Amino acid sequence: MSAPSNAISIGLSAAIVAVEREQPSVLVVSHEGAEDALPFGPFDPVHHRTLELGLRKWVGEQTRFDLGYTEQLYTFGDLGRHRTSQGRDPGTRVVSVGYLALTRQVREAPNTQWRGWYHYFPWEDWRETKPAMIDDVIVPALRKFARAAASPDIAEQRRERINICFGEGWDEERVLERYELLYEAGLVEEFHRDGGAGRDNDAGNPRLGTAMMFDHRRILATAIARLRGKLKYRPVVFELMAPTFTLLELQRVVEALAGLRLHKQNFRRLVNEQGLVEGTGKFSTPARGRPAELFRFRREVLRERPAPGVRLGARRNRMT
Amino acid sequence: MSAPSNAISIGLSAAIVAVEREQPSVLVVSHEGAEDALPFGPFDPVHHRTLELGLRKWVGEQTRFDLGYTEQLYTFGDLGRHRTSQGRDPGTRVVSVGYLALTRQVREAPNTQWRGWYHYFPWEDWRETKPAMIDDVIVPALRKFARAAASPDIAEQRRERINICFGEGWDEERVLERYELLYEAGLVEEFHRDGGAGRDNDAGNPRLGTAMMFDHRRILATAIARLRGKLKYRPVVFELMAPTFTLLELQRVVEALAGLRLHKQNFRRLVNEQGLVEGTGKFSTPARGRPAELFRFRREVLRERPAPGVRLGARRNRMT
DNA sequence: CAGATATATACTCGAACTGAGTATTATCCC
DNA sequence: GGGATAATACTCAGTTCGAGTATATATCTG
Repeated sequence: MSAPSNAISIGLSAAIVAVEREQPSVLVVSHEGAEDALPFGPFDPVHHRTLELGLRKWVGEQTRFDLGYTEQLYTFGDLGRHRTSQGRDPGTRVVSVGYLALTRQVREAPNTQWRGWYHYFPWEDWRETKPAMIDDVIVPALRKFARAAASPDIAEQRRERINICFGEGWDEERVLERYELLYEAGLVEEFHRDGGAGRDNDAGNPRLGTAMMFDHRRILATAIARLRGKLKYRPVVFELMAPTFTLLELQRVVEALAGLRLHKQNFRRLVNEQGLVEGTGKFSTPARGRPAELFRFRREVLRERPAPGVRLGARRNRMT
Repeated sequence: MSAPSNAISIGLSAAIVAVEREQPSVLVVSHEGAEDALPFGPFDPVHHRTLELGLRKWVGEQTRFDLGYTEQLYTFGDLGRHRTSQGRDPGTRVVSVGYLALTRQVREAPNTQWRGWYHYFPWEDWRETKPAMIDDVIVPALRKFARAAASPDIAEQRRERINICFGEGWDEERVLERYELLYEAGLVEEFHRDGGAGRDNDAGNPRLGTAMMFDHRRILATAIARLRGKLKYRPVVFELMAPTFTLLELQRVVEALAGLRLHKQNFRRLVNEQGLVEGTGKFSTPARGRPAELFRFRREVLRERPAPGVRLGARRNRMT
């Protein structure tokens, strides 16, 4: 065991998000035998004037990508959560600053690929139905985790968290909260890899979703949560859209991100009345059905309304 | 000039907030001749398991304060924004992680004092009237800043930002955006101290509000913005209230934080119907007027409603 | 070309929420 | 008891929201 060092390194990671064929996707770097990773690199205080500039440089080198919209998410510094399937923590302590970036391009560079984010969070996609794994696997395993608590007090707290995260009334924004609960309960691979076994959860647990390197899945969870929240009060979806689009295409992208179905008629009423889009007079040429008008984003709303966004309306599964 | 070092230090700073006699206040550390500072200290990777634990330790030592509710705000790493009125940047690059903490205690330790946050942001308090300095000083100075732009394009962008920040329709959450605009325009002391003079803004500008050490006023701006936003969808105000309180006391605290006046009858309807509070059956004994019932926070709402918070209703100045 | 199918778009309706106000009640002070 | 002050109850109209019906315009099938 090496002596603890007091050196610090700052890791910059980006969850770069695009939506392709109704799948919200992240750009991951994959090497043979290793877990998927977000594009990342260390912050270099000599050459990087700001954290964000450092991030842009790293991402550019690793993925030949020119970041557009970016937003800082969170800074994680937890000891022991910066490992890989290969081995231990690096000698110096890594503090990890996560970013969210949005893009419409889906080019791939060597060693990078786009992957649907629901690979990593299969329980977060409620567009078709409530994912069966929640009732079949997650809730029972979490209940077991609650029962295994050291005291009745802690057990009760755990039950409360389970209820908030997976109980009645799905709050699509609690992505990070849910991931952290699953982590603590030993239901994701990272927990065991990080050396968490042997607390009050055994090794026979299911491992949900696809694991990622370091704390990258935690960063991705933060990214999804932030994006799902921001959607409702800032017009960020349009960063993910082509210059013109039909209202249904827009709706599908919002639904993909939120992991929910929306009421079609109300959705168009909303975006229209909020002045988020304007018609172009041109029309799509669909394989079937009536052609839809092509719309574009009205940049002016940023000036007009205080907090324009795509408020999520209903949450039905079948639309008429 | 010393050679640039590639060492990094992580600074942890906390904006600790309480509300005392209708003034939202922050705990600042002040030494003779130096600017006010937030409690802060470097992150020690050997002894601190997480960033937040490091923060708690520093704050505890400097202010004898035991932090309750805390929340990470943002991580700043900009070169040149970590200076004091005394001198230059330290040799190693400082990356600054800001936190927000809420408390009801207003004890003071040696060298610390509570100070109303509107000392630092006098343009943010609209409770009585729109602060006169906005029309008298800020907007004219910002217009001058826009005119001084190097190109018509940049001038237009600046005018747009001015309009969003200080124009029609006050959005009380844009605290950071406004501070950053004033910084760039050279209207706060920190800009000049950080060496920003000589761009396209002269030294004859007014210096608005009280300056703080390093980037602490920026962190405080972030804290206010976050708190004003969070207020509306999470019951965080109650961290700042005594165990029991009248509805008017609660309203005054919300108003103090938001910097706005609210409609009294609607405010009580809101908190009641949202199930945020419950009556205790006891009553206040006011100097004048009818006694008010004392209420307490209903912790259960956290389980019941998905996003309970004190939505800000109206924005009138006179109440009936 | 008729009818089925698929999609876009317009419109309706009631419930809930919001902003703004009036009315009534309880207490203190003189 | 009357005025001042504040708490609390209630009203009302405008808006938003969820949900649904109706109609228009395409393609496909035969």
